[in-house]
Amino acid sequence: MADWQRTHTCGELRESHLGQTVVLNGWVNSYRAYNDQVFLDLRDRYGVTQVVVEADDPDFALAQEIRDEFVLTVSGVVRSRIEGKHNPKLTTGDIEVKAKKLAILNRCPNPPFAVMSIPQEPEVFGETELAGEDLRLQYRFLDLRRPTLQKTLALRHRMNKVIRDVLDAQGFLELETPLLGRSSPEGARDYLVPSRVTPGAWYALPQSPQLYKQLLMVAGYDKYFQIARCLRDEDLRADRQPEFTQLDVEMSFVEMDDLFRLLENLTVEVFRRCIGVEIQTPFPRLQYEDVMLRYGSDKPDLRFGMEIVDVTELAKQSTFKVFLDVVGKGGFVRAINAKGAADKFSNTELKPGGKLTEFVAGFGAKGLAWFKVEGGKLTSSIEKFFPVGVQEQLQKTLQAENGDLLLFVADTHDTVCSALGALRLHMGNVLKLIDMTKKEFKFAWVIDFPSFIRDEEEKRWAANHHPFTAPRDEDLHLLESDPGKVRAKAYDLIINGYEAGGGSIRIHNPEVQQRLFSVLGMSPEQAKSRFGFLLDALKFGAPPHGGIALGLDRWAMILTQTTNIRDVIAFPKNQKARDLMTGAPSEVDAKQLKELGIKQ
RNA sequence: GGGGGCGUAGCUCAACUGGUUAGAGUACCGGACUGUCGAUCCGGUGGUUGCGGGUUCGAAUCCCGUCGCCCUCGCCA
Repeated sequence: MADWQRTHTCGELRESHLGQTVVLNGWVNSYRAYNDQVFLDLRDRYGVTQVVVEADDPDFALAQEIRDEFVLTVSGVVRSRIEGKHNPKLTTGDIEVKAKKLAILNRCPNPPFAVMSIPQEPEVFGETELAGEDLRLQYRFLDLRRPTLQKTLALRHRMNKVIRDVLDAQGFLELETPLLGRSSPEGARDYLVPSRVTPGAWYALPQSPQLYKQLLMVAGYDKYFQIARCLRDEDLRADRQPEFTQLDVEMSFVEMDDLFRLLENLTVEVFRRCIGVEIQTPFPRLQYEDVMLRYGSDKPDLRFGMEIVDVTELAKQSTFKVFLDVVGKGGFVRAINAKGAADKFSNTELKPGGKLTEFVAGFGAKGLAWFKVEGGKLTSSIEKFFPVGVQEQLQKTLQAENGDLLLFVADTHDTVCSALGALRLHMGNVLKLIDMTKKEFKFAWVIDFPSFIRDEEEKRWAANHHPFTAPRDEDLHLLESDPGKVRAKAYDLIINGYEAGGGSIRIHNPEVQQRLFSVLGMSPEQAKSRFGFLLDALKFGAPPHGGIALGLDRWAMILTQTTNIRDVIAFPKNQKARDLMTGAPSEVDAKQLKELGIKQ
């Protein structure tokens, strides 16, 4: 062991170590220099320990040179802090290390932003005045020194460990599948990789290991999982990165209930062992159609109510032309009751061109009707179009009380859902209906998704989940006659408004698979050329099977209660899918392109 | 591709309605200081107000263009 190597971490020394000679390695979190002594807070990922260098210490002169983020080795004796000078903000705050020997292992220029500043809780020096995100991404190696990010990455490690432990104990095999695969035109845009040895041909990076895991089922690996990187060349969001990590699970000889049980137990273990939260199972199972009506979303945040209420029948009894026109065209009028919000919004904000109207316009709604409840009555610029009896019925249906704000959208089913669904979340935010200081988690399974959605642009049916999802047995006969009515054996796991996972029971019968391809407008020849290997495999004795994939980055967000996926990934990409640290994606040499047979 | 927000010192921000030499905290540099722990005190360096153009006696501020970042719609089987 070299003489500078640590004997302890910066988080472990206590009064039980008093008198011991120790060596610490770490970064300078902060320093306080006096004429005759220097205090150094030395930081590593285990904590912070105060080091004192005094005038009679041999390296006192050197200590004067020390600045933030220098890497040091300190050899010294653990001693108690003097009476009344203990620091309760640090878990090591009862002791300090009196330096005997000190060396600078590496210097650091004045950092572009402060890694640390203010102590907020024991051991963790929290950040205030956090630097701009692009700067932090550019110097990610500095940003990653922050305790918050170090804790988050440690939590991801623990999450992966729990997953492996739980699944291993139940006989699952962790198997790897290729990164270089075949492009399939269905689904998200592929990241493509050119083949050098076959000029003009391309691999695709996996959007998920979907087909491989099904082939593993055919091959008899009846309990499979993989913590797999997936890549999709689509636009980014606060909860979407171009490469992300899924827990991919597949089982043979199972039905939906078996997977629900497995995943519920896994979720219990993850929440218990990662953040110490006990959760209740089984999770509620909600039908797709029902959640769309009640929450306007297939991934509702169930931490608050404010459910959407259909008032189409009442709207018919009004003389309000906007409502009547919509209803006449087969549309719907639905509303939410923002409890107590009447005085939070001025009529200016509510009227056409106002903030709230603009908000719903962003989701396709042509307008926003509203009533405030005052003195037991509805008031609005449109109240005259609503007979007293109808107003009373509206109040009753929406359980309206004084001070409430009722918000209505009239449009097609899809538009009402997305506009009111978004408005519900927005109002929930404004009214602070979610207490982020509480560790509150609401889980649910969403089931009975339609197998197909209509692609109006292309005038064809598209797979809602993916084309290998089994339809419900009782809906199979509708496959050709009424595809829109076919429900799938598909399910999403939702947590606090996030789609935390999704899966399905797969088709294991080649004839059914062929029928499904043909609903999607794929001829037998096309199906054979794209997915021939899967159809073949299904013919060769495929077991009934199904699985699920969990978005582990989102799980990390949920567990750490952050809203930005970049905060739970070590080296994330920005919204333009660029890595600000490495500069990827970058141009490449003409020579590289030439080898690949690619023309500029 | 559309909508919204932001861009001022190394960093975090301020600068009223267009009006004096663009300020503060912090970091950095120098000095003082024996118990600090967001040390304190004194002094100092530091600015293409993202970039380009325009309006004006005068622009950080208004207008046009452009670049970058964030949120979002479309997209994400």
